[in-house]
Amino acid sequence: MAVTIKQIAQACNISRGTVDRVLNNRGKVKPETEQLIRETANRLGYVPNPAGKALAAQKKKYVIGILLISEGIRFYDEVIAGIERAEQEIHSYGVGILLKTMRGYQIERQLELIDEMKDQIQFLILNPMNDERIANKIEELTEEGIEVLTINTDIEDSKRISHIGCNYCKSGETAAGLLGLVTNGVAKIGIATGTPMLSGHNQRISGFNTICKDKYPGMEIVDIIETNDDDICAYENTKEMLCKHTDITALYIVAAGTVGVCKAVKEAGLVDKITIIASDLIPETRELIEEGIIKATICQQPFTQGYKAVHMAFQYLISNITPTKELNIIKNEIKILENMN
Amino acid sequence: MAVTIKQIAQACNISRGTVDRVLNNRGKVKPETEQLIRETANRLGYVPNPAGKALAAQKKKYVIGILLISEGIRFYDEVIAGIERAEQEIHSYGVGILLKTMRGYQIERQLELIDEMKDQIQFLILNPMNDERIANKIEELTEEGIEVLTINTDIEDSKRISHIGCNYCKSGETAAGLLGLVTNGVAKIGIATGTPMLSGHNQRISGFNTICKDKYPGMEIVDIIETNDDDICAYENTKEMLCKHTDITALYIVAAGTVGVCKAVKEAGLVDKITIIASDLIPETRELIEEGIIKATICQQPFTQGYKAVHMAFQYLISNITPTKELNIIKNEIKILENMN
DNA sequence: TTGTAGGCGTTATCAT
DNA sequence: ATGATAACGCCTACAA
Repeated sequence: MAVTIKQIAQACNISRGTVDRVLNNRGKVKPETEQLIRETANRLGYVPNPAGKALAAQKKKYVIGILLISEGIRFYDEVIAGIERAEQEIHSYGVGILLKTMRGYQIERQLELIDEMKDQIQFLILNPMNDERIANKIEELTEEGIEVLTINTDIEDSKRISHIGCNYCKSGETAAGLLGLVTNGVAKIGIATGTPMLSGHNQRISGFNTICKDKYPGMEIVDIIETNDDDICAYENTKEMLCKHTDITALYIVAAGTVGVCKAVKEAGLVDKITIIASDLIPETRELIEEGIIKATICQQPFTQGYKAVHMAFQYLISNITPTKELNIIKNEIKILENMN
Repeated sequence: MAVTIKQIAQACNISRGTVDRVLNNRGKVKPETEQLIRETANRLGYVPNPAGKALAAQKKKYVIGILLISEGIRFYDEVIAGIERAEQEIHSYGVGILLKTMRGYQIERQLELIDEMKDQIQFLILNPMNDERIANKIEELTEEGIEVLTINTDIEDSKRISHIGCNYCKSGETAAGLLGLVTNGVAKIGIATGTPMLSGHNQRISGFNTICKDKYPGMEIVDIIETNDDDICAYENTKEMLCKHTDITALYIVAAGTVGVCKAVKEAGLVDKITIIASDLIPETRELIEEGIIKATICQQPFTQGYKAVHMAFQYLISNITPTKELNIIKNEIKILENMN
């Protein structure tokens, strides 16, 4: 049987209340008592019992705050689905969710929304912009006892307790590796990225480029355009690129704008001549794969990202299990028509 | 706040004990009282609180039994890793694991092992042989209140509460779809299956064949050999096949024996001429992918199978959440060198 | 600074 | 057949 607070209390000849005060850092304990208690707790190998904790938490509900830059981005639909599924599971343990979303990349807005939720939550799952002010805010929250878990995008040098998301560099490497297999290592490639301002997009291109250089010297990147994650912009720029580089035989779509890119390819009558590899899987991408226009897409398990993030926050709050970084790197999945679902 | 047993008791003007007896089918309740309680429970939307349940369960520990036909099969290492990870998470809720493994496919042995664990467990995760006697045993357990969840292999017409595993047919389809992309739909294919006695192997071939026929008429299956999941046997038979069919340009390895198949290809000096697609990812397969001999492998997330199975059993025991079939079909993953990690 | 006591929701036991 | 009560482990008032 696992060690309980009661047993520690008995072993120290002291009351349960005091043990609780020490173990939960509530202060108001004599230093020597504190030390005694900590020692015996360690010695006996005390691990808090989540069931007991959850039961007691029913009165003062725990709330996990979540802030996503998701509005207008279809990719996040699945992330949110994962969050909702996890919410169902933890609901009956007296742990709730407070989800806020925002549109676009304004630092001020993100700071504002964090402050709005701050005093209602015990944990924050944050899809952060990579900015020092955000990093500072994370530190501030941490000091107030609210741990922060970054999701999808990370700020490496911040005080966040952990990060959950894919390895964008490997995502690009996977795209290139697959394209190498499909084209037998020979291709003139156009890349459609979202924006150079998002490091995830850049990392994908960088990984893609590495594999081209090192493994498939016959694969050459002839042009890179930006879509600004927008289909109209993607369409215009792809069209122009295809005019300028009539030798293109493959396209790598790094971010959103997939529909626009494919529209340009269709109009140019190049569907059969160009191998298209995309990123992520929204319903539109699914259709394009079914039509045979896109051959494959590299996904980052958005549902799992949302589910696991909430699950980890729950574990932290209820079981005092601190997330280990290594387990949270979501694998990049290759999806083709046959294994889409 | 959620509805509790106490509230139902108050609403019915009756004691908590009686409500518990009804809700947990312990008998010894007057029919009319029972009906009253059931009605109000439904009316109020009673959902048992897992934290309370878990806490009360600490006295009489729950045990989840697991029986795998895993000895000598490397694939199951990852399944067991997933089981162990889930075990850690549920350990502190007072739920334990009893894992037994066996080697080879003797029905009698499986029945024997089930009987051995029967009276120590409240739930069974079973990797079953597809036999009527096993199906009968599952029914027997179910009637005694021990629910059974099949893992990796299913017995469709049995009383198991649910199944977790991949869709083997789609696994084969995915292999064919990928091979179609890589070979541009033109290939003479040799298939190395394990044994026609395992339906999973047959389903993979069937799915593979479907895609060849329907989507890539230029892909022709020229021969099928058996490996008996054994590398030596695989080597011999592959060697013979490659002699007999010198026009082979691709191999699909359906089951174990991967190392043997590849050895034969290497010795025949055909590494550069034959595109090999395998199934599952054991360390040896990983090495062969790193060497560039195998181009891709179709995986079925063994870790997730183990983890989820235990998680579902736990949910069932503690939260009364009955697993829904749909959520448990593990997706087939395409792994190439770049996304293996 | 420390101790006590009651309650979170469920289950088991003992008495009625 | 039913009721009352005491656990399970933790937290939080309030009392000392």
